Amino acid sequence: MRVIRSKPISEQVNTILRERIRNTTYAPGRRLPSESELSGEFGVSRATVRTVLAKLAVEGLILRKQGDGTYVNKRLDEVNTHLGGLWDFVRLIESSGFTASIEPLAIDHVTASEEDAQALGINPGEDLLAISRLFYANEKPAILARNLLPSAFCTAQVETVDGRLHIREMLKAYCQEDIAFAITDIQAALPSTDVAATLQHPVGQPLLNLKVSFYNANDKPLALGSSYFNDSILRLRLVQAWN
Amino acid sequence: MRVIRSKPISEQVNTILRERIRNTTYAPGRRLPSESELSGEFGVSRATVRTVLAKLAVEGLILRKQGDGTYVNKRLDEVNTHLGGLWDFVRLIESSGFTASIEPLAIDHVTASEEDAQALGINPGEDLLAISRLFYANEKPAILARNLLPSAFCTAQVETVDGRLHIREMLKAYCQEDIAFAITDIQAALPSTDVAATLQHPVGQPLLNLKVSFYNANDKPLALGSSYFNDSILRLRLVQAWN
DNA sequence: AAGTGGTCTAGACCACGAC
DNA sequence: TCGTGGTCTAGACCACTTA
Repeated sequence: MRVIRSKPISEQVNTILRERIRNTTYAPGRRLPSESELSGEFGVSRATVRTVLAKLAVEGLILRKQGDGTYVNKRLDEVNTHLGGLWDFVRLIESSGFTASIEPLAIDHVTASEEDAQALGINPGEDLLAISRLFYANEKPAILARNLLPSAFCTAQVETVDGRLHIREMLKAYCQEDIAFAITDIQAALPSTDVAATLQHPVGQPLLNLKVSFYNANDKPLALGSSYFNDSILRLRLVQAWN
Repeated sequence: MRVIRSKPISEQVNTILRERIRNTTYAPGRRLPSESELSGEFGVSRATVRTVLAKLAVEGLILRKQGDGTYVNKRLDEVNTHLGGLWDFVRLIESSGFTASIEPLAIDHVTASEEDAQALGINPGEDLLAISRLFYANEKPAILARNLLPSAFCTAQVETVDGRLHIREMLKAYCQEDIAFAITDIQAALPSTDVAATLQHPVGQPLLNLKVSFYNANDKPLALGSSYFNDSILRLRLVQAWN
């Protein structure tokens, strides 16, 4: 028998407040209850409420005004993500008002190029798992993503890989690794004919290309990613807040 | 006579720790003193130390490991920015290892287009201040930036505008406005001949284009920005951390 | 077992904005 | 003046890693 540890209080409060903002219990532009009121309602200390509100604030969900109060950001509908959500393509597509679906294209074994090996801290020629997938927004191809991870990290067989999983979940499930941070290179690129065809995008029109490296808490590279955004369908609009 | 208010303790601690990481007092990969040791050294509570460390952690400067310790990220040299620093082009250029300089190109009055007016919440035809500048990395043109702000917001004369100021400082100094959050649209674009010429970039090669709207805490649009990155010189490489 | 970071509390005082 | 959020403290206990 296993006791289900209750999640941290702050996480529960976080979830509740997010939900209230999402479902307009706290409507855009409205003022939230004060910190004292919230701490009273949830029966937690004010400090706990504050750590939660701080998180919502950096994501731009709420705006805090000293001496006045806390307000829901009116412009959330204009945005699809904040930086923390950059790699959750499904949520990004849905936040843009579309229905998201994932088509796993291929899960292959490839040998590491000089460049990949360098980035992953392994030797050239080592075996990599290459996971390609296409994300649709309302049935239209929106994002083409390819992840590379060293097969040596995986403890599970390729056949069992669920091509719809988020890369974070894959690394967790198949490699027992947690992503601690990521470094992203954002570029403009003219698509190859392959990429253009897959995204149903004119060859001469540039695309947004995100190249990312994922690392664990020991600075060990876990995986690489390269994604192309069809920005005739999907814009990358992110919100950022200060203080 | 004016009393100089001492800055918040946490800000001072923040500055000190950043400096120690920057000058490798805490070298990449090294373990930092524990929270208790730091709180002892600075004579502050552990909670205060923790709020500072949390900020450094979200920027990816340090990695925290429960039950173990806090470590300096080894890969800081690969990065030029994190999300909070996205619009400080000077720092971005310097973090990339170049010497930065700013050339103010023009400060004009223009009339708001339908689109600009919409974005700024004003009427089409109203007067805007258009500030164009070119950021150099080692004498090479790297970023072309143009900001638009309604003249009506400004209390100072155009002639007195310092074209080298950060947009945040401009809004503060000339409009008494603070930026609370920003919404950014990241796109790939083929440069116009003008833009290409200014950045000494081939016309057929795509550029990264960042379109940003700045807002105050009342959701009022303060200014617009549009920047083109010459990514043959300057890459946009950002770090992002979770937890 | 010892030491680390993670969570949480109950309180204090300050800075600021609205009334 | 009052209520808000901003800063800070001193302490408790938990979860986790390492030895």
